Amino acid sequence: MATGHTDPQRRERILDATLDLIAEEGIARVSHRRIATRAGVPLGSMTYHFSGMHQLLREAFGRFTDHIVAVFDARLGAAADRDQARAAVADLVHSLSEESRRDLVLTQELYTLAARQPAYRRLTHEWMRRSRVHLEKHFDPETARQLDALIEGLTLHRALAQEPHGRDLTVEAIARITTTGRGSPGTP
Amino acid sequence: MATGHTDPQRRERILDATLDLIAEEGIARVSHRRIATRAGVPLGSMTYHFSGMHQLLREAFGRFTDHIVAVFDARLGAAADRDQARAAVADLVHSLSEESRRDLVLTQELYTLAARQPAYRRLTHEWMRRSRVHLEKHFDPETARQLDALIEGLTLHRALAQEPHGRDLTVEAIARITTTGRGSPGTP
DNA sequence: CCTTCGGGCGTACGAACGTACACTCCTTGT
DNA sequence: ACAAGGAGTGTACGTTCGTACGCCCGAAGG
Repeated sequence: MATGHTDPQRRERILDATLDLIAEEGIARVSHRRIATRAGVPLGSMTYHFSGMHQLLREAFGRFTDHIVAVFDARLGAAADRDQARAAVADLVHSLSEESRRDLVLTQELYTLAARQPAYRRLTHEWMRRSRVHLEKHFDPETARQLDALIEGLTLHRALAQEPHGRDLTVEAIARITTTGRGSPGTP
Repeated sequence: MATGHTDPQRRERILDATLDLIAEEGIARVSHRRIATRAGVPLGSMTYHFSGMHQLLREAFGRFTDHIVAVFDARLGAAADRDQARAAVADLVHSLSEESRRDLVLTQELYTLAARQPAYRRLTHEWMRRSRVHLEKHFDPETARQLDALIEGLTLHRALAQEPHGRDLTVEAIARITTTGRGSPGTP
């Protein structure tokens, strides 16, 4: 009895369009209608696929963190030793702050929501946890935590600064944070 | 010719109410009507005092950066030597990330706008410039820049983390960034 | 072939929005 | 005492919003 002609891509397209719209115009200018137009779906699809604006946003940002965590995994997971990890971190900072404006903007929008609503904070927790797991393969837990925060700060300041700092400053900062003086644990 | 009965506090109250509303509900839920209600002024006052929503927001965030820069000035300006500066930085990180939720949220909202619109980026430039001026009284320019970024990252991660890190971790990170090994410039 | 049925859509409704602008009323100059 | 003019406001207009829901139509079962 008519179980057939469903279009599973529809839902995905709506979520992608939502993120694109947020990235370009900001959460304040997001609406069902605008998303529908951008995704090329009828307005009715909005309430059909999602129970409301809130659920739609949460799911869209869930997708986004999946993507960004995958980026972290790819970059940091490939590092074989401590020096490669340091280089990977520097790459991460510079690619986030100059190449992909979209990811940067979406990250900020997510942090803004997370600063106010615990539901979104859960997404950032998972993100932080995952990146710490990677960093802890090469550095002790305390250092990993400090380095994680440093990545955040360097990326943001580089993206917003009038004259963004060069790669050498990024590398130097990473070196300082990861050089404990009293040595550090070996790679597991 | 009736130059008299103007109420200069009205304008200020509107700006304050705007920031309060943004902090509590987010930019997406800000409207002339809601601000007017919160400030206890008639709707007509909105378009009388401000030419539009955009001008109002820009002015409100201008006020906010004035406030936050004053906080930085007070904390960092009081530091007499390098060690006091380090302690002041640690205080700053912890007070922003736990005491004043309002400032944290507003900062995020501003960064989100700045990431997309140059008009708001000008406000963040001035903020960064001022804090660097203070830091450069105690550290060389490169270190000041790294430290500034570190403050940002530590504050944000501490505010969003499931289990916020302790003060000792903050202090340790600051020490690592500000300990160059090869000494550093004397206080001017 | 015809009936049935549910995935998916067009449309309509009430609420809220930004903004303009005619108006009121108080202060001030004469 | 009166005229005048500008500060400040109430209201109305056109638009856009989120959401609900009755309807359509193609596929599956008989």
